[in-house]
Amino acid sequence: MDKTLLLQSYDLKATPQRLEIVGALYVQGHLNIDTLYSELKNKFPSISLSTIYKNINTMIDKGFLSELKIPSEKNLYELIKEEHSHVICTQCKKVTDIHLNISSLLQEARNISKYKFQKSSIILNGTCPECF
Amino acid sequence: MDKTLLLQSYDLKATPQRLEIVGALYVQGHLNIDTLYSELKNKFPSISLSTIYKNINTMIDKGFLSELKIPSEKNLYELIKEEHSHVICTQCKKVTDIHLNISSLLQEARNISKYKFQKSSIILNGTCPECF
DNA sequence: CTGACTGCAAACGTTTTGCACGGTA
DNA sequence: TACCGTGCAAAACGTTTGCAGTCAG
Repeated sequence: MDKTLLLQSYDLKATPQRLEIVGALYVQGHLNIDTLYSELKNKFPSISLSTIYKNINTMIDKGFLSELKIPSEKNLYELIKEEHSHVICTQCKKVTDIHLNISSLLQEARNISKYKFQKSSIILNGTCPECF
Repeated sequence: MDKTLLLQSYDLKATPQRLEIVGALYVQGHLNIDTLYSELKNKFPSISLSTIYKNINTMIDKGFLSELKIPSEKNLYELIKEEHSHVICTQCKKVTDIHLNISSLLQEARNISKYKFQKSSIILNGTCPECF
């Protein structure tokens, strides 16, 4: 993935801090502010939390980052790729992407509610194989 | 619904404030803190926000209230009844309950992930018939 | 070279806490 | 009556803002 190109394609300057944010999210999938902050601290000891917040917000505004709100957990941030759902282990709190076919679910919801659906946020809570 | 009995069955004293909180949630479905606060202000002009927070938290701990986190909206609170999903209108922000059959979705998720699922949180975003 | 970005400090809004008083069981 | 719950004020927390200096394009 060309991080510089990604940023520039959204009219954002490819600063070292932003490259690192995008890189961390690309490699690790979902990160909360604190984790992101400590990751970045390693490379830029003088980075400030507000830089991270500002960048996350602009990336969300630009439309290539999304915020994931999880009941009783801190918000996570992830680069937007294809639509997908999330599973969370109740024990170890690990968050994983899962690609579910939700077309029949949406169909059913459309029949019942008469809404026109644009987006869905599906989070499944369970116990992962390692935590059984 | 006997609000006093509900509270007592969870070892909580049936104070007027709590009865009103439960009543408001029972009638209105989902409420955020601010709405709850202004509702209660009518009946108890001297009620404090912290009373509401404390009560909501204890009710969540006791297990008969749940917190609904919606992307870019304030958290909503609802009494726990049968498992259900939520649809939110992108335009008017109205939140409605919907009962979807998610057994095949869970089945699929179980096959893919090997998780044992206990809970699901499904939020569908769309446009409601009135907002077309 | 210039506008966009960073880092600091301060401000802000929301939620939690400590404590004295009051009310439920 | 004993303890739990309330309301107030203050503290804590997460996030945003303003600003001066810096850097990418």
